[in-house]
Amino acid sequence: METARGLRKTLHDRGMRMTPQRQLVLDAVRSLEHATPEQICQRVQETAPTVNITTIYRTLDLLDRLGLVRHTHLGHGAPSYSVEDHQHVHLVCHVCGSIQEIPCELLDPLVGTLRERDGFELDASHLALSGTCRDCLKQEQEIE
Amino acid sequence: METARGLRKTLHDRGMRMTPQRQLVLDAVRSLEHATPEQICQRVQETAPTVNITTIYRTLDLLDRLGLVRHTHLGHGAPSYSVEDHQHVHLVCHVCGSIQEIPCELLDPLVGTLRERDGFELDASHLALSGTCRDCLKQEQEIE
DNA sequence: TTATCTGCAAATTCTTTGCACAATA
DNA sequence: TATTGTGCAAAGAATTTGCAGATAA
Repeated sequence: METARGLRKTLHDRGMRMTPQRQLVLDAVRSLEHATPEQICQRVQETAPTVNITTIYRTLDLLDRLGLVRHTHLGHGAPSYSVEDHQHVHLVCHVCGSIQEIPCELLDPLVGTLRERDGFELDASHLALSGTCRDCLKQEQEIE
Repeated sequence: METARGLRKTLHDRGMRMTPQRQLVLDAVRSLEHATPEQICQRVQETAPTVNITTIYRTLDLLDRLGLVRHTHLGHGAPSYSVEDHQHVHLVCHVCGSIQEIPCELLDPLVGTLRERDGFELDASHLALSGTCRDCLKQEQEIE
C-alpha cells in the first residue's frame, strides 16, 4: 500500500520535497475523515498556527494526485477529503440532501466490470452516489 | 415520464408558476447536455438577453428538486447539468482529470441492489465515478 | 546553492441574498 | 389582486495566482 511507503519516499520518487506542512495536512485528513479544506486548515493550525489556507489547498491537490487522499462532492459547497483507505460509499439524495453510508463491498462487481472493460481502477472508497431516498420517493408518489 | 407531462403541469401541481425563463432554462439544459450554469445562461440569453444569472441558478435548483434536471461535479469548479433522461456515466480520472463515458446499463445490477437493500433509487443517468484511468495506472507502475 | 515550497495579499470564480418591481394565476 | 418570480446590486464563499522570501536536498 502506498501510504506505508511513507510520504517522504513517495515525494522524493517524483522529485518533490518533504515538508512539515505536507505531513501535517496528511495527518489531519487521516484523523478527521471527510473534512473540508477549511476544517483541515483549522486542525493543522492547532499545531502550526502560521500555515496558510493556500498551502492547504495546494497540498490537498498534490496528495490527491499522488493518490494518498481523495475528495468527494457530497453536495454543493466545499468538497470533502479523506485518506485513500477510509472506505465507504455515500448515497446522496438529490431531493432532500440526506446522506447515508453503505459498505463499499456492494460495488465490488462494478469495480471488476470496469477494470476488465475499460482498464479503469474505480476508487470505491469515497464515492458519492446520487439518487432519491426512500422518504422522498414516497412523497413524490403522494403528489402524483 | 415526468418530462412528458409538461413543465407547466409539474409546476402547477406544486403551486408554482410557469414562466418563460423556466422554459428557456429547461430547453437550454436539454439542448446543451452537461453544461455549467454559466453556459446555460449564455444560451438562454441568445433568446432573452435580459435574463439574469441569478435566475439561472434559482431555476436550475428548482428543476433539480423537481427531478427534471440533474447535476454532477465532474471535477473541481462549476457543476454540470443535464436533463434527467440523458443517460450516461462518467469515469473521471483523479490523476489527470480525463473523462470517459460508459453506457449506464453497466450499473443496472447496482441499481437493483440499492433499490432492494436501501429503498434508494440510484440515478445512474448522470453519475461521475472517480478512479484511475488506464494511462495513469501505467505511469504509476513505471515509477514504482 | 538552487530549485522547490510557503506565506501573504490580492484577484477570480462561483453562488447566494435582499429588496423593489414585474408577471402569473 | 395576491402571491410568486425576476432583475439588479451587493455580499459571501471557495479557490487560485503572483511574487518575494524561506527551506529542503
